[in-house]
Amino acid sequence: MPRRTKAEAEATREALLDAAEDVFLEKGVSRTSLEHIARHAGMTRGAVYWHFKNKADLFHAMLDRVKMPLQQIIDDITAERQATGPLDTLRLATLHAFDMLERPRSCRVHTILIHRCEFISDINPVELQNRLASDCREVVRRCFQQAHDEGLLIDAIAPDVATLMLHSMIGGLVHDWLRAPDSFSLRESGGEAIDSLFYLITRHA
Amino acid sequence: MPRRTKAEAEATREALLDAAEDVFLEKGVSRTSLEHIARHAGMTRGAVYWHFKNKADLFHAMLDRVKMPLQQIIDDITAERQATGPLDTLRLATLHAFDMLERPRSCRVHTILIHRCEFISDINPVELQNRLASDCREVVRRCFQQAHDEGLLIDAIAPDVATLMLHSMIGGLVHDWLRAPDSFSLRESGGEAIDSLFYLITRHA
DNA sequence: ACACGCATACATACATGAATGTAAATGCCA
DNA sequence: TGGCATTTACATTCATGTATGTATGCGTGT
Repeated sequence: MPRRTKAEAEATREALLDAAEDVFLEKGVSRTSLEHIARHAGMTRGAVYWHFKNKADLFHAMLDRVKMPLQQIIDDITAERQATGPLDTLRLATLHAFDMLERPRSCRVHTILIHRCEFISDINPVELQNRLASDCREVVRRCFQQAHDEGLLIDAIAPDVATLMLHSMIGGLVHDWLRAPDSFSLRESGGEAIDSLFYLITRHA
Repeated sequence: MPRRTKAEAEATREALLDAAEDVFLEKGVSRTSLEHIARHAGMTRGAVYWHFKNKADLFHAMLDRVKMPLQQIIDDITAERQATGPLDTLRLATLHAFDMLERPRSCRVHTILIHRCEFISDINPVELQNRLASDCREVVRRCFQQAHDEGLLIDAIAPDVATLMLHSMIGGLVHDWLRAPDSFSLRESGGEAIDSLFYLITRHA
């Protein structure tokens, strides 16, 4: 069954990535061979090696399908003018990110990144997580700095401390939830914790 | 060279576990073979298979050396009467746990558990993490419930929400710190965030 | 419009290396 | 001297990368 049309080739590539998500999630990255992935997609290893250089290349291609740009979310919410200020923008952005995380593919891939892989040759999940984390932290820091400059934060909490508090709370919620996604709703329960934190650190008239 | 005295045999066992910590931390669990561990300890695989059933058995033995019983910490602090009440007890217990986590062996092993292994045959880090997490959460929940009963929590925060907030913040701090232990001090910076949270949710006269 | 040729999209086969578990061999302490 | 701690040797399994086979879609020339 050789050469298909270009569209069909792209479809098999996607199918291979879909299969990778399934098998990685079930067996862990290091335990799954490219043979497993290929068979799960109804293909052979030849197809995998055609579309991807090796396992690491396939892994990164899988990650690329769920990139979520946080600054973009912030900008969107700012543009939509739903929020009452930088603190509310940050709060809504967090909830929106939770929403996105609960989408099946995003949930699967992040679970794989955080709980189903350890670093091999060219896959370094800790480094990848660090990059995601510091990206997130910088966005949060900028928002809190702005909020502080506008006098929206209570005096007892410096913007850096607020940053650490929110960032660690987000990280903890996401980790907890990804370990057991069915035990609670990230958006509901997590959102409640986030809302409470913002309530506590916001200056009220 | 064969048979040593009983004490020497025990020493080799510990040396093997020490070696396991080093190599697991450096290369990840699935990438390290029992041969690597044995050689790093100046032994051969035979020694490993004598003291441990297989890799999973060795892994769990490694974990057993750093068990920290949270309820025990709570009880100790309560007995020492340093704290002003359940909230302060919980706060001090958290800081004490941070202290223990910063000890080299504890840091190494927890890093391995969280960032250096994915599940293989009989090693299920996610399940192990879940057990640690729910253990921690229950301890926190009991403390907050007691604090609430004694009217120490502010009205805006229900004990369950406080539990989720503190627990996720602890989890997030620990994860962040374990990913990059040299970037900040868990006890210092993390402690500041924890202190701030307790300040915010405590009812003040 | 049609045949030709090449690049494409896979499948198959093979060589290599590495890790595991176990069985047998070996020396030392008690 | 016998059982304990450890090494050595061996058989098996399994994943990887590469090399090769192969049929087909697609552009090109006339």
